[in-house]
Amino acid sequence: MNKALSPEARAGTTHERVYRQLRQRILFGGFHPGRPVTLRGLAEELEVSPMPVREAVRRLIAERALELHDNRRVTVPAMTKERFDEIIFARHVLEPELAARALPHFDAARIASLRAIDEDIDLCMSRDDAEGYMRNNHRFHFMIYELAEARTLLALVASIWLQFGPFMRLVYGRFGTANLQDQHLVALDAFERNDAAGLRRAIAEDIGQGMRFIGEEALAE
Amino acid sequence: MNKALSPEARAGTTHERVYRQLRQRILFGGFHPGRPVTLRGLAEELEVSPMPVREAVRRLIAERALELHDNRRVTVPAMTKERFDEIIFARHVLEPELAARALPHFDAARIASLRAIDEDIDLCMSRDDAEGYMRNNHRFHFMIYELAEARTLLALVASIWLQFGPFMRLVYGRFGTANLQDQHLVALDAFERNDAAGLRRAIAEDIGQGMRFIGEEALAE
DNA sequence: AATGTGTCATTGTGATCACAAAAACAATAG
DNA sequence: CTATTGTTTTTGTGATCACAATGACACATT
Repeated sequence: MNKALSPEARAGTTHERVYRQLRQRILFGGFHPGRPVTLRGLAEELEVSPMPVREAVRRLIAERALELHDNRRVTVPAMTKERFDEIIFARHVLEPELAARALPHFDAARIASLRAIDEDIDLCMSRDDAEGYMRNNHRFHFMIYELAEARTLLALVASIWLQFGPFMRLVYGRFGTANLQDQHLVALDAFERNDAAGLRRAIAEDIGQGMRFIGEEALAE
Repeated sequence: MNKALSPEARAGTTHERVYRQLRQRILFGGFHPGRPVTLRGLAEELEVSPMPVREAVRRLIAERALELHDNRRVTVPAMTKERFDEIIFARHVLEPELAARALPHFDAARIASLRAIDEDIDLCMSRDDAEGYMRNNHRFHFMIYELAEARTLLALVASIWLQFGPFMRLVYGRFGTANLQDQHLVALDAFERNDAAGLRRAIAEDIGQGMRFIGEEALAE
């Protein structure tokens, strides 16, 4: 099918390209939780052979972004209250730490671009653009976390985000994003004051508010 | 090669069986950090075709137990001081929580079998049996953590253990296990007193002591 | 109409082949 | 003996095929 991609330079291997595409779709709501995902179906859709899809899907299963059932069927896992509580806990203990570790690497320019992302977030919120909100929110958080220079912790957090991505999308699609509050401004202040403790609190508060909203709306126990 | 394993009952798929074997070897020191791991080599060694090995290795790479270099070569990652610090942090914030969540599910019988494991640990320590010590230490911790009924957090911790396993083995092989202290007795006490806060402290202390010993011996900065 | 049953299509798994890149090795020049 | 070049082998990647198991679907029976 795709033969002569020698001149196509360095896009890495095929399965890694497929992995990135699937990852985006999972993070920003391209898949519907519970609906089965088939190797041959994805292969046809992405115009590659089943082989690289197989490896990409296997990797996403290991990262708990997809779930392999006993039926050997692969789906985006459904969210439960228990799982959601675990995710909130993990976020609370890991993400403020990453932010604090990133703080020394921020200068005025980086704070400015962070602020620019936050303005995009506000725009998307006011327009009820759920996917845009999620993309920019992800950019905001991971621009910070990647600067922490902590690859092991970053991998844990990345896996967590993959797990609540599809669920968030569902919630925002149903209830809208217009009545979300922007908790990032407090964090931006902390960056400018070089205040590690304040930054920790701000990130924790951002997580708490966002997740509480989602949990209350969609996971009534 | 392996054809008629239909009567071999339910060992699951081949790649999962391979995965478990490789996982054990990684956890308890069957691989040497830095040395390359080849698909065909493992396939021949485990007497399966390269295909299931490929999937198992891909999964272990996703769990960060193995590392895929730009050369496309796969190795057990080497430990660095930075990585080790991240691992200690993650263990400190995740494992005491798992233990506390497991506490309500412990009755006298389970505490007794936990104590039995601890006695095995002491035995291995006095004999300088590094692999036995690691196997039983793993059993001790994960008997607790699995009872927490927190699959998401458990997966994070399991990934962490896969990452420092080979390194621990190296250290114990070089410096012995005889002068380790048994920190598990305090935890067992907390179990019997149903003392969640005390259990948290005991697990944290166990992590701190063990890891500090390793870090000081092998990762002099 | 509801339920059971047999048929057929689809799916994941494993095996094997082809190929290009990388590594290991051998031979040569300094 | 050291460094470098050329050759050979090994390796990961992707494609394709075979197969058993699962799911979907139409049909018959009550």
